[in-house]
Amino acid sequence: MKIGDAASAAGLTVKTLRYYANIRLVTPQISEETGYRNYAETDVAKLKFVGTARRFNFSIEECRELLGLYENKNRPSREVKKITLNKLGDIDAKLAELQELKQELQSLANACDGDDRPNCPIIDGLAKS
Amino acid sequence: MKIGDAASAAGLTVKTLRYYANIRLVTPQISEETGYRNYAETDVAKLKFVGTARRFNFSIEECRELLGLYENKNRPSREVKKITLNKLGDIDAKLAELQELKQELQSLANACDGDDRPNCPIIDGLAKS
DNA sequence: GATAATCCTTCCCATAAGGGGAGAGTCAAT
DNA sequence: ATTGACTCTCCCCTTATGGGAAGGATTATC
Repeated sequence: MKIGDAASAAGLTVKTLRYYANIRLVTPQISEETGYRNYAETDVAKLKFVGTARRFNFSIEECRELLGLYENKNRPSREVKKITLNKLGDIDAKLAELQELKQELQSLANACDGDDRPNCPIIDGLAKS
Repeated sequence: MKIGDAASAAGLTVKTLRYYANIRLVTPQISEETGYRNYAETDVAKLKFVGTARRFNFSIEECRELLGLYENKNRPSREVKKITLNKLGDIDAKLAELQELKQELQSLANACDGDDRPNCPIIDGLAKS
């Protein structure tokens, strides 16, 4: 399967597939005569796997690790769960940070009339040292 | 005030101040003889303002816009509020996305025993097309 | 006054995860 | 045979800095 078809099948872009090949994340075979990448079905499965993991906010390096576990049919599920719980921790931290940010910004916005007058608690709030 | 002192006063790094000067966000005077940047008190105030806005997830370009409003004492507060509400919308969208992500990932993690056995619903969940 | 430590400058490279586009080769259909 | 759709590599672009080298300035210490 050529790169364009593999990309559609995996729901990714051609650019992304080339990038993944360059960083040796998903490595298709290379045709001797044309130099075209040739994606096998197993490659496409890995691409889908990585695509899903990326959507879950796993980094490329985490995807590489997960892919190793995905390919190793004898790995203990403990290892996979550990990575996943770490990622959940990251997500929780990010959520907490954003929620706090939202509260503060919301307070500023609520205090601002948002009319023609120059008086603005938002600017004042950002400016207060 | 030299760049190091301005950086400490604003709670930013020297690198960041140089960057802001390069992109003309906060532009100190330049000493003729030494070439050293010279930060006035008003510059430090702007740096603090920008630092706070950055902590609120405003991008550099948004900071530039806010800084323009900050410096214009006659602007209507409506303009400031509009930018702020947009940013709040961004934060809400990000929160919703992260919360959905968390739910799905949590379901996968809950379904995984995390023991020595290879059976792993997380891997299966990421792999299912 | 000499010297050393600290500070300042510019310049270049690196990050994450690709996107955009140029220039050139290849393949399928008309 | 030619056109259009792919594909290849290569290089620059993004955000918002951080790291570090090479070289000049200032300040502290002896």
